[in-house]
Amino acid sequence: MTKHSRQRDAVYQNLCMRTDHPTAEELYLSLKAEMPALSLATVYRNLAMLEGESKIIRIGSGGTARYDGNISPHYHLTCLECGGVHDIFMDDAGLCKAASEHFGGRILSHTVMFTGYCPHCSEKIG
Amino acid sequence: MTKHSRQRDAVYQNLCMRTDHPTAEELYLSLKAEMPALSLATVYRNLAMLEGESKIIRIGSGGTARYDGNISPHYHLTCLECGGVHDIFMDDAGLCKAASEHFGGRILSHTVMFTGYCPHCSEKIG
DNA sequence: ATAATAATGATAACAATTATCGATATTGTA
DNA sequence: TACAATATCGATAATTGTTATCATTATTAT
Repeated sequence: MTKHSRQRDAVYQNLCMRTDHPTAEELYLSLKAEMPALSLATVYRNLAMLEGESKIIRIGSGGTARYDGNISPHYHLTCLECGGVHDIFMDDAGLCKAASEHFGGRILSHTVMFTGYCPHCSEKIG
Repeated sequence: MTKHSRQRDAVYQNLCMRTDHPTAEELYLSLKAEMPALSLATVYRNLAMLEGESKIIRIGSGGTARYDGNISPHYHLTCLECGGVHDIFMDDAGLCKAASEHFGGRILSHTVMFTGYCPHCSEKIG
């Protein structure tokens, strides 16, 4: 039986409030302000729990994991200049369907990570 | 100046020979048979070097990194049943171009990871 | 052959994440 | 409301994947 917890609510709310795809530690530091007793392990625990319930998404961007409270289908771009992870909202152009046809099997979902420069950095660099 | 090394050749050859997208440790164990003195650190070092030269690809599939000696553009699928990472060769359907239009900025590349069941497991499960 | 130095093997260090455990908070039942 | 059962917590140890260090070895140009 899964019980309610203030900490889990806080993690979920904080994550949903922002669009910067924070790491577990960034979330922890942000929450620590209003919840001084919070433990990093609790953040990890609840992130895993929320991911299990499909309420959030984990972005396995290489080294350290980032999290996203927006579960509507969208893609991400890692900016080579500022290092940030930005959202790209667009149609999947039937990618899963096309892949199924090429590959066989059953394809349930997909994630796309783009690499390049975000609009801001792109302009800055010229 | 970068020198030639038997170990780097062995890593590269072994990786190119297979299609199972091994982890660094899997490569290490495989090579250890013919090269008993090999060190895991050497495998990591050379994988990083080869990736830097764009001769191989690192697949940041969540926790532990996997590597691919096939650098022709293609996608991957993680099978929920067997846990394997399989290749999917298909056209990118102008994904980068579409994303650029939606997002602005400059998009250089992208990676796609599908999740589902490979043909073999899909049939097995029914 | 020799000198210069890149690469190696062994292992320590590191960072991110997970497991452990006694204490605390939440929830269903009385 | 009180109580028992237990999920979750905070603190921290342990684990894991990866990188850094360093003395030794292999490769390359001369």
